[in-house]
Amino acid sequence: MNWEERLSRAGWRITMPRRVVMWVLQQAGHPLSPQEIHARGRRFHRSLGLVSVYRALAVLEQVGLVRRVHREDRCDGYILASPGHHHILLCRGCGRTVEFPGAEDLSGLIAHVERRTGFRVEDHLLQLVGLCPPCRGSRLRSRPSGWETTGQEK
Amino acid sequence: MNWEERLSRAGWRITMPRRVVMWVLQQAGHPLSPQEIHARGRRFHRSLGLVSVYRALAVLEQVGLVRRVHREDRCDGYILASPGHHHILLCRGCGRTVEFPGAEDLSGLIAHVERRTGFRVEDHLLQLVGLCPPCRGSRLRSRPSGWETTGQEK
DNA sequence: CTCTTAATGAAAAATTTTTTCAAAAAGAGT
DNA sequence: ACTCTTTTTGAAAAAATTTTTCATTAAGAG
Ligand SMILES: [Mn+2]
Ligand SMILES: [Mn+2]
Ligand SMILES: [Zn+2]
Ligand SMILES: [Zn+2]
Repeated sequence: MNWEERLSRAGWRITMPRRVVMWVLQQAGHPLSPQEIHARGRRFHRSLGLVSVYRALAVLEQVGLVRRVHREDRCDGYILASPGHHHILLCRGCGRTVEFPGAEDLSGLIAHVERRTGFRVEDHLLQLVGLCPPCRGSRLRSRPSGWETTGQEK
Repeated sequence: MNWEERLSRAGWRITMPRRVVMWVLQQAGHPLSPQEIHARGRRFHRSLGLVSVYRALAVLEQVGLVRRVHREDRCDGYILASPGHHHILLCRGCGRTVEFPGAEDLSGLIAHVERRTGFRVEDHLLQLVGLCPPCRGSRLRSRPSGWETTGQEK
């Protein structure tokens, strides 16, 4: 099921601004701010308004098609979201973003924390930051399925 | 070693705005935005400027005395930071925040991700969200949506 | 093709954060 | 305590970001 179908089934209309935002994020492969999305999007849709980018991002995020990226300085970056629960791995060299699953890898830690604090843990935010192979000076390796990459550009 | 000594050793001066920010965060026990810190801080330091709160937070965070909290909606909350590497556990009911160590609990996951992506992981952002014991008991009394900075006080 | 309603874009408003700069005050050295 | 140098402050202005408003457009069901 493609994103348009997902959007549609969730009760939203397929509109030009939403198409453009998805298209731009697809091309980029790394987090873009609303302003950046707007700038790039206008190349394809001249009259695109920044407001519509904000609104499109809100909808797309709610439907799970887009994910917000939290960084030390800014938290206004968005990337395309793979379906399902994933975490983000970010290269601090080139900005490339990789998503990976693995909620189960946290279950031990979560159980431990629940035991010691009495809290009931319901959700989590996990992001890893590091250097991708090219940025380390190493050569690229193949990526196993389940580990979709959002690609590199520029 | 107390926070004033730590600030001092890092080459910063102990000033009223910095004292006030530390004092306010200590009292609060849950994340406060710069505006909130400013409002509360003025009770003790009439002429405190919002600008100084921003500047104090920047310095205190850099020295590791204060930590920024990322949330779904806003990422401008600050809490006092325990010395060393900790993670944050946040109650989505009352806003109470607990810090916990445990970098070692992530080492397995990180090693796994490094192996499969070729990335070298250097840092991470981990936050857990859930319900604290008191809030688990009063689960049925749901709060009106739009509740501000989770607060036990008020 | 028609019709209803969601969605858009321009503009304005509201918020948040940063910059500027003269004045104040921290703290080191008398 | 007093002096001196440098950091820090607070007000104001500027910049940047996000939200609201509202008339107009267009998505998509029928
Ligand atoms: Mn997870
Ligand atoms: Mn950690
Ligand atoms: Zn954030
Ligand atoms: Zn890289």
